[in-house]
This record gives sequence, C-alpha cells and structure tokens, in this order.
Amino acid sequence: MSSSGYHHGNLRRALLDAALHAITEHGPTAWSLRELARRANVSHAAPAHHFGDKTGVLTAVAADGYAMFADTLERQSHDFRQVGVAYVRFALENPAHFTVMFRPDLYRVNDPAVVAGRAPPPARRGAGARTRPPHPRTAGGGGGAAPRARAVLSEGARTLTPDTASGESDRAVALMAWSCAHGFAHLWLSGAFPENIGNDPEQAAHAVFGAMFGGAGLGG
Amino acid sequence: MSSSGYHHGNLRRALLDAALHAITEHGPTAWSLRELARRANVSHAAPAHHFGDKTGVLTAVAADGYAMFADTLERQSHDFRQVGVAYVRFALENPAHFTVMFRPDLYRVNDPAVVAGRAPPPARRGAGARTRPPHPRTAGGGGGAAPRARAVLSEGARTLTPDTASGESDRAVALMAWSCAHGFAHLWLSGAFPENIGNDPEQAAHAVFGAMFGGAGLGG
DNA sequence: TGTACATCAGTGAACGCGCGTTCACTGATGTAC
DNA sequence: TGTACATCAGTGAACGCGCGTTCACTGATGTAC
Repeated sequence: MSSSGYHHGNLRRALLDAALHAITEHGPTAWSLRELARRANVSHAAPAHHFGDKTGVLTAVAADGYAMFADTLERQSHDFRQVGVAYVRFALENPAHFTVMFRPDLYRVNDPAVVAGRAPPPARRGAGARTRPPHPRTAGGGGGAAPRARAVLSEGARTLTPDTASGESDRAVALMAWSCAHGFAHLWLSGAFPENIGNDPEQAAHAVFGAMFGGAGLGG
Repeated sequence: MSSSGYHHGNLRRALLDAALHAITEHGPTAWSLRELARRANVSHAAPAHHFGDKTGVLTAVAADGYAMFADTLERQSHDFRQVGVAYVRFALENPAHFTVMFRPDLYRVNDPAVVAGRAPPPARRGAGARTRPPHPRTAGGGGGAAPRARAVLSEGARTLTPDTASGESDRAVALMAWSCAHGFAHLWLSGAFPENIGNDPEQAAHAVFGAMFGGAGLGG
C-alpha cells in the first residue's frame, strides 16, 4: 500500500488491481480512468499518465491474463483432459482477465507484451527524442503469451485422436475441445446455466468433459 | 423511415435497429441514448421516453433475441445435430442479440417479455393512476422465450444418449453440446480462432460437431 | 561525505464536451356527441 | 358530417455532472563530481 507522498512505487499494480475489480463488477468497459484513480487513491490524472488511455489499461490486463493463462495450461499439458478443467478454472478464478482476453476489439492485440511475451524495453536514458513519446508504456512485467496458450490446445488434440486420424480430424477435435471449455466457462460466468447445476463448477466441468471423452458413448 | 413530423409511427423499431447497429459496432454498452436518437433521426429525449433507460433498450433487445432464437432452435429440434449448427448460425447472423442475451447483468431477466413470451398489456386507457407510471414499456412485440430455447437443448440431449444412460448422463451431454455450440459461436465472433480455419463458419461448425458426435472416435 | 543537477512519477486546477434528466410544449390521433 | 376534447408520442431548451485532456507544478530518486 505505502503511498508515502509522491512516487507511489506500485502505482501500476494498484491501478491494474483497481481495473480488475471494476471490470469484475461492471464489465470490461463500464468504468472510467477517474474511477480507477479513485479506487487506487491517486490523482485522477495518474492512470492516463501511466497507461495513456483505457485501451492501454485493457492491453495490460490482456497481457497479464495471457501470461497467467499460458502458465496454467502448460502446467496441465501432459494430460489433455485436465487442460479443459484448468481452462475453466482459470476463467472462473480470473473472470476479468478472461473476459478481456477474448474481446480483442478492446485492446491492442499486436502489442508486444501480448503477442511476444516481453514488455518493450524502456526508451534509453539521457539521449533521445526531443518531443516526448505519446505514452508508449502499456503492458506487463511478465511474459504475455497468447500463442503459447493456443499451442497447448492445438497440440493437446493430437494426444487424443487415434493414430489413424487425419490432420483435419485432429484440428476438428482441438476446436471442439476448445469450444467446449470456452463455452462452459462463458455460460457459467454469465449465469446462464440452470440453477440445478449446483455451485461447484469444477465438478460440473468434470462431468461435461467426461461426456465428451467417450464417457456416455455418443451414438453415431 | 417516414418520420412525417410528429408521431414517427415506428420509433420503437427504428430505435431498436439503431441499438443493434450500435451494439454490433461498439459492443453491448458502449453507446448512449443520445447516439440512438441521432442514428434514428429523432430528438435526443425520444429513447428515454420510449424505453426509460439503457436497461430498457437492452431488455427489449434480449426479448426479441430470445423469441427469434427459440423459433430458430425449435425449427431444427427434430434433429439434434442440426440444433448446434442452428445455434451457431443464429449467433453469427445476430451478434448483437446473441451478445446481449448472454449478458443477463445488462437487462431485466425477469421482465415478462423475456421470460413469459408476452409483452405486458398496455395500462388501461382513460381511468387510472394520477401519477404517471415510470416508463413501464420495455419489450418486444413477439414472444420472448428464454425457457423455450433452453427446452430444445435439454430435450435434445435425450435423443442422443443411449437408452441405458442415466438422467445424469443426459444432462452432462446436453451441457456439453450447449457449451460446445456456445463456445464455438463466441470464439468465432471474437475472432479468436486461427486464420486458417477459413471464413465459412457453418462448414467449420459442421466439422466440429462431427468430431463431437462420434466421428473421430475419441478414445476413452 | 556533501553538493548540484537531471530525470521523471505523480499532482491538481482548469477546460470544454457529451451525457441523462427534467419539463413545459406541440401536434397528431381517436372518441363522444 | 362536423365540432370539441382527451390522450399521448415526441420535441427542444435548459440543467448539473462526470468525463478525458491539458499543463504548469512538485518533490523523490539517481548520478556526477
């Protein structure tokens, strides 16, 4: 917390936490930079100073989200059945990140922090441009990793399909599993499932993925 | 179009169309009542006069959407495999409706037009309250039908599972199919799928549902 | 160890703007007689 | 067929408010000597 006068020290983290709360409460865009400042107890101009604009904040959220997401999926990549559950768990534990990540219209999808996993290096000290750059700083400390997350899903499908299956079929299975995990998470988050599904999403997800992986024996 | 002076005649429809365009372009909430008025070429106070507030507009959008959606699904309910494709087609042809319907935090989910399929009757002429009611009119002409849409998905699962399957298993299959269709639609709409999936969503959906319905033979 | 200076994160007053809301109004439509 | 009246959909001027943006500033930190 600190906030000892000037130089907050952790303003970036504080503002991102404020953004995550605001997004969780009001959706991915129904908040203002001034609201983040109020939540983080800093001046109303601080968020713009740090992130440029709302898009900058959302880009940082997406970058952090993808980094966490890729780590989560890779940790389960030895067993593709677990990847689906991990996907759902991530979404439900990090609804703000998850929601923003899959709204690419809201952030800069080509931002280095999202796509390459590294924040752009801070401009060299001392020497340099006379005119100050237009707020280039946007994204996170960790490694953003949209492609890394996607790779787990694509490769995982190959461990599932029989050796005789074609590449086409591999891909269809991967897309189906991805769709299923994504849809389950999204429907759960939106509250669309009927109430009798209970309140243990992981248990329900297990049952659903069980039905997918040959459990119920879907007739041809 | 018309707009011959006072009494637009079709203001409600014009405003809803404006809302659908705004939602498609900017997302479900990133627009103002004044923007709708501008798009519909009416005074800036007209949308509030008609719908009360943004929530009223979104409730009407959701009600219309559920009515269309239930009709679409019921038309395919004789073949559950087609329901998935119809689900996806509806979402891609009506992205604004689809997005709002599954954001129940944005509208009045218990509004009669959404839940019961009928707009509330207009308050009796002549006699009645001295104080004018606070803008009760919200929802659509047709029959809203969230439960009707849900019924198609639930019942359809029973046609899929073998006779020996338990009710539990039925439900898991229904949730899986629903999740799969929903996730595919959402991922397609968000642009998250890799580019090599092509640009024919129905063909891709067919392949994906084929993988689900025993095609690829998912090993146990 | 001490002084001087450059850097830059964060401040806070001021601005113009679009918003939702209010409210007295206008004028088209339907009904009564 | 004509007149009078009630209803109500839609208008438009006015308001106060929160917003993003600008900009001169403050003061903590790091480096040079």
